[in-house]
Amino acid sequence: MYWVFKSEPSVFSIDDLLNSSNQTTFWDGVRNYQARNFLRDNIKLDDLVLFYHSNAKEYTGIVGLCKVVKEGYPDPSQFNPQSKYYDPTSKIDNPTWYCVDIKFLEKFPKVLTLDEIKNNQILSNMKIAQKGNRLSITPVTKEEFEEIMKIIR
DNA sequence: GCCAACGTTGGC
DNA sequence: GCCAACGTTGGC
Repeated sequence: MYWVFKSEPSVFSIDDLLNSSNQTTFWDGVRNYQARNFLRDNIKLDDLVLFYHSNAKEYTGIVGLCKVVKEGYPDPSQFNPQSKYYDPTSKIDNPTWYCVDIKFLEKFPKVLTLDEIKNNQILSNMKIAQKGNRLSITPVTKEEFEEIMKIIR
């Protein structure tokens, strides 16, 4: 399957992923139940992930491609009192929050901007193009994914 | 920096 | 179980 993962580049950008050890990171800190369910139940090994920069002024949009290298497992940050994602209500034997590991594949030569997504007939139905959408992890159809690859190449 | 839209919390 | 209040997200 295909997915969009959103991140504010000032918090974690595609370049941060590129510079991570082994170009891999765990996608932690998701604290929304719908996104949690995707992480726990639906996101599978080798699924492809479009990396989206939110809140990035003229650079807001899809910036690159990654793949899932480890399926859903309990997000360690929920048990870490030092973490800003710490959740004291979550129990080790019954974790509330999940994460996956993703690995960098490529950075697109240019940003596929939100404007371009909204103005494309195939892509304008994507969740990230909808007003008020706040879900940080959303599924992408094969058709949408292939359209994006066609535009970017 | 503003503010609309949304998800979550908590009083009742 | 309802819903007002609140905090957060994210485009602009």
